Amino acid sequence: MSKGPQRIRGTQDIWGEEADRFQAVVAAFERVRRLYGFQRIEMPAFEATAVFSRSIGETTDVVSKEMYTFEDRGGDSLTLRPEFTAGICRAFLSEGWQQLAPLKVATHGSVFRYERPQKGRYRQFHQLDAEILGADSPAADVELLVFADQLLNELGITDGVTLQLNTLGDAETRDAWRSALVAHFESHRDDLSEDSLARLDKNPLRILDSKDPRDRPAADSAPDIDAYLTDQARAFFDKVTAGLDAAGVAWTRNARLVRGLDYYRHTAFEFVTDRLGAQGTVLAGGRYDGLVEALGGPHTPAVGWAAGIERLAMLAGAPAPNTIDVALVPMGDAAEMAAIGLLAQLRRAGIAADMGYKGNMKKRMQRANASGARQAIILGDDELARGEAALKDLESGAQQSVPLSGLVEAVRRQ
RNA sequence: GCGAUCGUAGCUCAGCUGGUUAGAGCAUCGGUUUGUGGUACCGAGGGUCGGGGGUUCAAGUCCCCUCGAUCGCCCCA
Repeated sequence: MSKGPQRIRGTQDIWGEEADRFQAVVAAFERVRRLYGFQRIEMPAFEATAVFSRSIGETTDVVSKEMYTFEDRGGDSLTLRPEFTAGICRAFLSEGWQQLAPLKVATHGSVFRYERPQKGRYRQFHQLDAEILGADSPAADVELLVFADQLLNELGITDGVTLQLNTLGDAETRDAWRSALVAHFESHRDDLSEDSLARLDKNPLRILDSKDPRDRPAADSAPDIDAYLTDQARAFFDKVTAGLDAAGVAWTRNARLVRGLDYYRHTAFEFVTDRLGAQGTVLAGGRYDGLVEALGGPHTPAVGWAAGIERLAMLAGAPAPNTIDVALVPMGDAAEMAAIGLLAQLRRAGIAADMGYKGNMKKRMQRANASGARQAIILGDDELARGEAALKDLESGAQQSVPLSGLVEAVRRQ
């Protein structure tokens, strides 16, 4: 623990059962993503700093104090991605994906945020991400939400998880509502916490979901967005909720749910669990119709979500441990060489097989047992001379002689 | 960035109000069994008690600093 170089704060070495859980989450995502027709894309881990600062919002905490920004040797300002969405919109423009709209894409990998680490919160962490670009239909929002719901279901973590849904309206709605909120909170200035006084300047919507009890009276009496929704914005939200009902996805309206990043419009949602303490948000996203434009592109409506792999992995049950089918136990140099050939044959036939690099028979049998293999193939000079091997069932202890030529078949039959 | 708790072997932990060479279980390695594992028994390795400084005759134990983890806030997936 104290010897040698230390792991950097907020990073993690993932191995053993934890790695299996992590991999199981990614595998489920890849499986479900195909069912919904989302294309797999790979994105760079860093972008020009402006890609994030212009889209996420200069005043957000993510941009103003959480980004890993550095100057490269050519003097350009680069930033390790703190999320996927901005980079995907950049790619949408650089790669000419306008041609392909509406485009459904999915990716996963590391993202970086300079935050104080906690359980389920790291400086280098991993996200799943799904986006639909160039679609203004509420059906796109619905498809993404049904996708998310199925993913959580297949991971077996819907227990205690609820989908909270809200609308932030279109640009017109959001501006009007925002002004009303600012006016309301200005008149309650004296009742607000210090944190919320700061939010009043930077991000007044954020006061609505404040946890500080001092803020609750003013937040609870604040005007709902519903009164400010334009007919269009209201119709849009109604179609989203109707679509969820049609697909059989449970949701609850949370009129106090807002998003931290500036680019969100219309649909905003979070799948929240009560099992992860303060890190309760497990998958979240919404519609960001203004983002591509903010990057200098044409008006491009889009929706998406991201989910923290570490948080999903903590909630998901442990997957079945990785085991092999058969272990080889050779005795003597000649047998070992023959076993190397046999090992390759078994693996080429799709059978998970393993053989230790050294050890006497007892050691090798212990290893075979510990590996979880159901069978062992024992190969010594006697067997080799007869063109046979001993096939042992490690559970029952039963052992039989099998001709080498029929060994692959015999193993497969068990 | 703010507040709080914690930090003893690979893992889980014990170590009373400071007192001789820091312990246990599990795991690892070796042996009882030179071609047969899972059980049992015997044995071994592994710790600068997170790191640094201080108080004291004496510090794993008390004080300060530092690093890290955890919980809450902030923020967010």
